[in-house]
Amino acid sequence: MLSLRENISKTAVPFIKAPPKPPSLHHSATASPPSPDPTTITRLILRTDNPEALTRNLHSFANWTPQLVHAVLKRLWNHGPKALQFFNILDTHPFYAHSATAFDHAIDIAARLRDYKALWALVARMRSQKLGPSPKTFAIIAERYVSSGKADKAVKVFLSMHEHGCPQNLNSFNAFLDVLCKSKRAEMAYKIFKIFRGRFRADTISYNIIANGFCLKKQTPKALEILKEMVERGLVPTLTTYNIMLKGFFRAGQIKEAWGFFLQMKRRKVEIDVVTYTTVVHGVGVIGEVEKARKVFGEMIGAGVLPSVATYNALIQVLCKKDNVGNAIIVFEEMLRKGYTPNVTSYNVVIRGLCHAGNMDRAIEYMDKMKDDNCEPILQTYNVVIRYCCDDGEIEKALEVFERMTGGSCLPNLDTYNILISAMFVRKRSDDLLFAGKLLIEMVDRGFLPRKFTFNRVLNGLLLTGNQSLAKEILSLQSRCGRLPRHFRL
DNA sequence: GTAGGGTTAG
Repeated sequence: MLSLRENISKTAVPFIKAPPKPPSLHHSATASPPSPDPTTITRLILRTDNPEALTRNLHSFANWTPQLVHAVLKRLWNHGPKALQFFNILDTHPFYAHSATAFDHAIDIAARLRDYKALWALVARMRSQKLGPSPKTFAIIAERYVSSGKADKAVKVFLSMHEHGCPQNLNSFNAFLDVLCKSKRAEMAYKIFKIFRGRFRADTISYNIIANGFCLKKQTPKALEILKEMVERGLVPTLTTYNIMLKGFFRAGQIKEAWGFFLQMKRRKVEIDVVTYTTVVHGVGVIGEVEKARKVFGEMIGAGVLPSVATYNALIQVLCKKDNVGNAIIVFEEMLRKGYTPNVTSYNVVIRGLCHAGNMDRAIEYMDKMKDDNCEPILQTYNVVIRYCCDDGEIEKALEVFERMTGGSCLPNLDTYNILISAMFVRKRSDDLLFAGKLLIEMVDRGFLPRKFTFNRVLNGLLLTGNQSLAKEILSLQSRCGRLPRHFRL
């Protein structure tokens, strides 16, 4: 009988061990029409290292649909190289042609891998097939440039949209401003806004986006200034405008202002809605005013505004953080009784609460229960549970949860790898460090770039435990990644 | 994917 550790090092790192024989998608002429599900296809792609074999296999399947392609790309989201390989193979399929959405996803993945050459090749190919690029495509590209610190490039790309055959209008202008604001570049967005607001005829939505951008940076006075300017230009604030400011005050810790603003909204007979109430329930709750949060929750029903799942989630989170998980679960159950269907966030909030209370086993129970409500654990779910297991020193339990992910429906991301690699240094066992090394190789293989710190830490660990050969492999990997400190020698 | 509420770390 293998120990769990041996078991894991054989199964959790499929790219290091010899891959198992791929299941075939071929069907004989007499068999019923093939209908492989996305998970089966994803596993096949992950296990087939030979590109020709994979191409043959994927081309032999004739029933591709945009939905199926989308589902597979989604599962391969955290394995960028494989996702692009899959996309390219299908792009040469004799009968199947990609949809615009598939191109957008492929472009997003290429951008995340910072493979800008591939990105622009995809844009050109998309255009040659008359599928775009659309404003949505450019929003994706701009967002990726901004989040990798190339905001100037994002601006250039936006300004050159029309050269790629994509119309520039108020919608795409607003979408672009929103990308900048969501990436905490409110000043830059405002500067560009001032230059082009005449040309694009900026509207209430443009102003709301900029005001929200400053609120995200906790600069509520600046946000109010923007809104004042909006009113002076004859545009009328909407309920969304008020909700943005309300949330902004809470976020900035200006509780008095927030509460005063809320009262004023009620007094002025603004038609406050479920978003307003959810903001207040969450806002007063997270500062520890649990009873006030409950009161507002009750008040909204009296005012004829029904709570949404998000409102319940806000209250549940508040109870987890500032009261206790038991009471949070009572509200969760009440939500069920009232006929609401909890969503992924509901579960994530409860699971996090249980983890925080040290109740790992119940947290994992809730993870299993998600299926009942037609949802599946997502990355955040896995990462929270794995992190808390590691913090509790329950390394084996963390690895068990990790192993579930490798099944194919939700691949680990950068955070997952960082959490696990750190955990491998808790016990300082030789096989733990070996596993850390294998995880490091796997994450690079999947398109994630580890920090220099991570490389050095794993290398030192391997050298101390005498794993020379793996250390050598990682060292050459590190130089290929451009993360090698000068004068570092084995 | 033209705007606002609910997840991750204090």
